[in-house]
Amino acid sequence: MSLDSSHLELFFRRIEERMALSAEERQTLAAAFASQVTAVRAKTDIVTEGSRPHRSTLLLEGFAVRYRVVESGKRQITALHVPGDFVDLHSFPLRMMDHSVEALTACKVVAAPHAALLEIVKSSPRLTLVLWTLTLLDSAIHREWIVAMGAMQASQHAAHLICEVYLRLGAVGLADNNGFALPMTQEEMADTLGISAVHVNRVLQELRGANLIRFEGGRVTILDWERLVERGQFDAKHLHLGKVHDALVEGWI
Amino acid sequence: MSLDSSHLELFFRRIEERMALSAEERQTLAAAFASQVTAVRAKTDIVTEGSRPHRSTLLLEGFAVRYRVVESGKRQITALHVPGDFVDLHSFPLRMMDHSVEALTACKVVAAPHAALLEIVKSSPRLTLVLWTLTLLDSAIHREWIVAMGAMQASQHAAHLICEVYLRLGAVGLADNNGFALPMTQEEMADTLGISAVHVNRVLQELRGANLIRFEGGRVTILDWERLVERGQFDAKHLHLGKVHDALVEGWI
DNA sequence: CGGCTCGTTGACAATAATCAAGCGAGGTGG
DNA sequence: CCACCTCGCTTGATTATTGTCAACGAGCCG
Repeated sequence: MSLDSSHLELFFRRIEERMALSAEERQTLAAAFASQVTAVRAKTDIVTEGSRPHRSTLLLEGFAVRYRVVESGKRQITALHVPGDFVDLHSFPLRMMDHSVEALTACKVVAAPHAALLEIVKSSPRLTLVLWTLTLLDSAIHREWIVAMGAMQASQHAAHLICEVYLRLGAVGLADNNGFALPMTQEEMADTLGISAVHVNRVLQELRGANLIRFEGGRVTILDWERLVERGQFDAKHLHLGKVHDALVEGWI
Repeated sequence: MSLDSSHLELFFRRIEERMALSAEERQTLAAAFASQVTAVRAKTDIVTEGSRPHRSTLLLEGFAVRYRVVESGKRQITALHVPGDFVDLHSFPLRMMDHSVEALTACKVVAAPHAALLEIVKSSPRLTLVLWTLTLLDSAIHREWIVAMGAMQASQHAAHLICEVYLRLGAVGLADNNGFALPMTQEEMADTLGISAVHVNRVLQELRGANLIRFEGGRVTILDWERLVERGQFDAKHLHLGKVHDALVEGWI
């Protein structure tokens, strides 16, 4: 399939949730992508640990995770990606992948050659800051996961994760008032939360029993957002949503 | 105290561990910093959650941590910073701090006004990539911490942390063959590892009992690096040390 | 000296992991 | 069409890891 502008709509929405883009800037960004949209089958790697990609991958459809497998065989998911996310933009400055990225579901992706990104860095300070910011948003979520893993118990952590994904999907228009699609098995959620699959099951039952959420058929239904936020001690600050903090429209660039 | 070039030596060393800098580039970077070196007392905040700093802080001397406190009163340290590190460079593109940074020990810092960093982004693609990379190295360490927290047990996690800090300090010349200064209480280490202080004590005894390390008087002595690495399942890949992967000297920019 | 922080230890409790088994839906081949 | 298989979810029993509480000692400093 070949790329048309509608494919990048979620990507632009994700950026413009925070920072305004001119028509010309949208055009410049769009031009950085290959014309070819690639389908990726579920449960296959998009990028592999140790590789040195010469392009970065934008997720157009589907869900992907970054992960690493440790000696014991346990796998830890370090990031969850939704449509509109660059799954490995950091490989542009960093060069080497220190982890793998896998398609959780069937995905559609499009590549941005690093050479094209480099042209953006050379020619547009504003877009450079936009791209840099995208990687820093991932970083902020990493930190929040560390907090959730280290200072919260499993049921809070699970609630926290659901709050996060709900808002992130909402920001690109992929959530509704009731909930959102989360095509993840309990085992995959276990690898995300850093707990066992059995315990995930119990924790979800706890959240369901408290009438906070329902999670069935790969879909999360939110029953009580207020209390879910409270349970997960969720503070959306780290998602940096909203234009309030938008440097680029505040006139300093 | 006023800044002289020797103050930035560790910073340059940290960069040049990965990417070559021309004399002119060193000069450009140096010019981005304020002339004033600031002393920060131990246990005081350098930057506060929720603030919108107009400058970023380079750590010249001492140790600092990024942290967040959750409702239960527990505090989770999300990053540990050593001399030569920018503790909040991400606040330049991101604007708002979603966590605080505290001086673990007495520190000396110097500020880089965001306006000056912006000039760099406008004028030097190479240095822009250098700065971007610095934030991505933090990000890579975040991911590694997530893996250690979620997929490893406490004693492995502790071993992993010690390996990491040893190599990071070594990269800027602040470690020796025997070990390094780690001016951290067991309680602070507990907040870092996401476990209780009592358990930190037991875990350290375990590592000491296995003759892997000694940790006393704010100093870690490494007794058996090989086995420590094995215990912590430590893979230095994520630190991206060494010039092998240096885009900037491989001629593509 | 007295008060403080930090490290240490033991007893006990809570949280989560592991092991094992069963169930139901969906897919596949005979 | 049905038997059978696999996968994901669920449950109970047991164990392991880690947390909490409480107390004490060493060292430091006013």
